[in-house]
Amino acid sequence: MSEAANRRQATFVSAEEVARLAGVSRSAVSRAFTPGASISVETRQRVEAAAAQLGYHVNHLARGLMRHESGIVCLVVADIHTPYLSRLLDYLSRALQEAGKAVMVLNAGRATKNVEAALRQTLNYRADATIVLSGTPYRSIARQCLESGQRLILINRDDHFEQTVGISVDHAKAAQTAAMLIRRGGYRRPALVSSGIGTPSLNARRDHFLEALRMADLTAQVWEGGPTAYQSGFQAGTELMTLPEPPDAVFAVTDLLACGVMDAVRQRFNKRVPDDIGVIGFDDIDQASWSSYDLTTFSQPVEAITAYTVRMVEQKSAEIQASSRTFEAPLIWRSSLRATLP
Amino acid sequence: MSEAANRRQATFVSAEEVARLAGVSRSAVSRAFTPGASISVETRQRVEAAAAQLGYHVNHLARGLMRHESGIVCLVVADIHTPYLSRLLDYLSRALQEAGKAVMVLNAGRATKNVEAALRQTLNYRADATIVLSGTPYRSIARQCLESGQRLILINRDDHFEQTVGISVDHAKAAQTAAMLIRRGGYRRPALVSSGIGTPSLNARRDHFLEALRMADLTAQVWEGGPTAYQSGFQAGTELMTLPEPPDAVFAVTDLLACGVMDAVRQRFNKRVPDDIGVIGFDDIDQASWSSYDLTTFSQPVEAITAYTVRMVEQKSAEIQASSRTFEAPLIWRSSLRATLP
DNA sequence: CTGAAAGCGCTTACAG
DNA sequence: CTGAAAGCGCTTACAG
Repeated sequence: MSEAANRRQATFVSAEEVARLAGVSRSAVSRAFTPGASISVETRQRVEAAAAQLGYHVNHLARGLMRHESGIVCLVVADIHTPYLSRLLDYLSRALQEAGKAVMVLNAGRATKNVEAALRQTLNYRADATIVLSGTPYRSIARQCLESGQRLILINRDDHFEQTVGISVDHAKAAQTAAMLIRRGGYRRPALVSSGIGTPSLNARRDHFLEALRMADLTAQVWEGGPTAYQSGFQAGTELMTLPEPPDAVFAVTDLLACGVMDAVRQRFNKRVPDDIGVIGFDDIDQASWSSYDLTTFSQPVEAITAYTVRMVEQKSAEIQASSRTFEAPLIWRSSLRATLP
Repeated sequence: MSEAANRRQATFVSAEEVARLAGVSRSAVSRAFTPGASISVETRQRVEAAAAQLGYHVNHLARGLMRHESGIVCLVVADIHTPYLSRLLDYLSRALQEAGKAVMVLNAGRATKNVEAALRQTLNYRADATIVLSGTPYRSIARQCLESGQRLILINRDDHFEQTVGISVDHAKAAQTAAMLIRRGGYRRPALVSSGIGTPSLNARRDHFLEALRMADLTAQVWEGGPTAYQSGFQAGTELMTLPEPPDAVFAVTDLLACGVMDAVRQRFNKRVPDDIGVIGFDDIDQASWSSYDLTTFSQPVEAITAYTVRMVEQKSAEIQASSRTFEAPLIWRSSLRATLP
């Protein structure tokens, strides 16, 4: 730290000061920090030395203003503490950083109103792209994002906007597989457990599951309620088991729900999994592989989603166009479901 | 959307254009969006109408440049997908937003090198404050943050920097309580389980636990290894139980480790908790209350930490000074530990 | 209460 | 390769 820096106290040093110390123009300083700019090795080194001495850091606010590119990517998300979303957030934020972006997180909740406020902030900071993981934006504000040249990427939202990139998971196929596996395991009285939230993803899993069962002349008991959490699953398990005809297999639309179901069924009703009752989940959260659960489930294609998202963020704004891409959620076979007839 | 907005395509509207449409000066537009600025109700309304019509959003990049306050708060964090950190991130991001801040997440890992890159970005975006949840910053870069007038808040880092706000948890008290409870439950052969990561927090819990035991003339077996995860706990449980003198009580420095220990001990060695072996954890993650575990543990004071952090972020830069604050982690009594002698 | 003007810290044609 | 100048989109004294 130079004397000068110490005297300045609580202030950032500017390119101007660096230029003075290095004995060059402001332009030269700028070029020294712009990859590919035409500058001689010698002046670049002089600038770098002066910058290091003064503790100079390019002001990205000003740079963004000139370049019309802030370098910021916004993530609109709710329920960050949830296993699946926190994993997605982890992957996404790391990958975006590696691509040179700064990631801003907007903890928005699902309420459309909050999502709108989040998108507004996205516009305020001139984000290069915004990625919506939860909630559904108003059409009007979404359009403003697009018209401002912002890339808009919706993950598992199932709403279609023009010029928007949609990324989703093949819920239909997974749900059909779940139905098939339950039949193949010789289970006779399937049930579906979901939360009362009804996001597009959860509803798709439910509907395709019930439909697949119907094709095989089976009907399922449906339990829906509460938030998408362990406790709801526990309650579901408890209530289903006290029915006159309790189910012998459960497709829980989320692993968190599945864990709750398993615990209720085993601990309160002394049933064995998978013999008395089979359970299958969705997400493949860490806990699904814990030996207390060892849950058969479908794995969220987090890596594929992340890689594709980064590609979309990096595309030139001229190339922006509506697209939608679906990734498969592969089955993870574990022990919570009987494989064949008993 | 006005015709004009449609024609502009992929460009943000500026205060200039709003001023023209509203028939006022640029200054008036600025005042309309500055709480407390002196402006008549009438012109404010005219401006607001014009802004809405054009889809205007104040450019926070430019505003930050003038105000010398970006409104951005950075969170430097690793292992976002982990239950405790994702919860802290959830609380912190929400509270900071409610305080009017934009939160930037820097997924840094623990490596000092990465932390340095993260802090550099923090400076690039002229963040008002940066909060370090993981890893330890170099002194030099930390000083640059402070000298630039940035507030620097370290949570559970235990390193002391001048002018830095330190927030930590009373690990000593919790660890002593753990030792005391194990003795009171009549356990004779305690063990300590930790990861091989050795963060200041984990080490503090370990050292104070061992120290408290030593005061009571007890020694503990120590198992340390792997990342701070379920699998490490499972391995610890497995290896400890195959010892010639296996422990009858375990203080796992983290709930994730504790869950792993419990599963290994019960499923692979058919031991009962808490009768054959008592387990106590730390963090009170969601899974600790799941009925498969029902883990006695200490609750991370996430709300208190969050509230205090926001207060520190909001303090005037003139008031910045070193401080450190410790919050207690209250015991959550559940069933994984015997309460009294058998 | 209001507008003209200066300035925040950068980048980028434009000449040389 | 280099510098002087214009300009990005705002805010804030300064007069009126």
